[in-house]
Amino acid sequence: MSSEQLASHGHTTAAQVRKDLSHFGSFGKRGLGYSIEELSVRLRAILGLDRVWQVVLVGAGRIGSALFEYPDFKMRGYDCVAIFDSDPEKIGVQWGTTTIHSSERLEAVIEQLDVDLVILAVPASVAQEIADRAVEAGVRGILNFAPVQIKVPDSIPVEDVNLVMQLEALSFKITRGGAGE
Amino acid sequence: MSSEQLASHGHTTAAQVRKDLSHFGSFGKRGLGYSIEELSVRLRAILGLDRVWQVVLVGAGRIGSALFEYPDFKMRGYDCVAIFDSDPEKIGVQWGTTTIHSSERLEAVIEQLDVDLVILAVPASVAQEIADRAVEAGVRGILNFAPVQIKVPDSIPVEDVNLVMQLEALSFKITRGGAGE
DNA sequence: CGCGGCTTGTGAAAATCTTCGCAAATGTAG
DNA sequence: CTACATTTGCGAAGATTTTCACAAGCCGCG
Repeated sequence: MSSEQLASHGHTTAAQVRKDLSHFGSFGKRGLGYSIEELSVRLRAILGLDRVWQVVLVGAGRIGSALFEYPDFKMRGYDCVAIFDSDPEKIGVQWGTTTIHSSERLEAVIEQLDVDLVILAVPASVAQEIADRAVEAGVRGILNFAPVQIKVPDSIPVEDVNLVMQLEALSFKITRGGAGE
Repeated sequence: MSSEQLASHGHTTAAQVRKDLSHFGSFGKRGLGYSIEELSVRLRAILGLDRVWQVVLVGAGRIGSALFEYPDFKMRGYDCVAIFDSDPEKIGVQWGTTTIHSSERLEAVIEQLDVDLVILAVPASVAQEIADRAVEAGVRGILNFAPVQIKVPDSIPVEDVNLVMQLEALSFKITRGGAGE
């Protein structure tokens, strides 16, 4: 497949595809293009997707539940090894084969299972505290659903999921007049 | 509040804040900084957040449910005026004061209520079809949770929510070594 | 093997974004 | 009213990203 074809699938140009890929090495064959199979394998390795990541979910509310059920996670190599919640009603409940633990045990589990990522699906008011404890316990990245800007050391990447902001981005694009992006 | 202070809240610099704001006009007072109150009002107007947006939710599964319950939506001016699902079991069920309709009625409702935005919380396999119908019916923007790249006219903005990709971004940042961003 | 149609990889040019630096405002204190 | 300590708005300089353009490599064919 040529860079031209690849570009048409993403939202970009042939030159951009080639530049981006050349950043990590030389994957194509001149006159032929790129082998999807080889690209897939090499990019997976570069992106760190060629292994299983240990994830814990904090917050067993609606968002947590929706996430946990989302089949793509397991399929893409994200293994949810534990769930935490502070509600005594929920503690001990099983979701599939995973049991909901008390938030108090967060540090212990992160350390014991060498957890990589925390998914924060808790109210804004406790997000920072949980984040601090998770980082302290050695977690290496955070996916944050709470609508607050959490502060962590620079060495710990955080990805924010902010649905209101995405709706607002839509509103702006519409207001500004037409054009998508 | 000075641009310096504003910058420290976001993830940016004083110069950047001033440039960005100057793009839309001249909001500050020299020697004093910016009035939070005035900034808030003026930016809301620019972003199109000073009105209520009519939203419909398509897909009453777990994600749809989590979204619908999310209190911030209503508070931020996004009014979910209808829910659709193709599952006959769900049709007619009430969520709060909103009833779940058959997907067949999508076009009728969009046209009748002059709906602005569609939230697509359906399986990937039907996302494109629903999007096409919504656009045809006159919707003006799409928030897409389905893990596919949907194609719409350039004049219709689409925001994708792709949680797997955000997890993968985290994985990459960790793999690449340390630094957040 | 040599030729011709393709496509990559990559410097160099063009465009865009960010930072710098400072004149012009603004308020305060004396 | 004047001197002074601030802070904006903005042109210009610097940095980064994107696009262009083309030599070099690859394949198939005769």
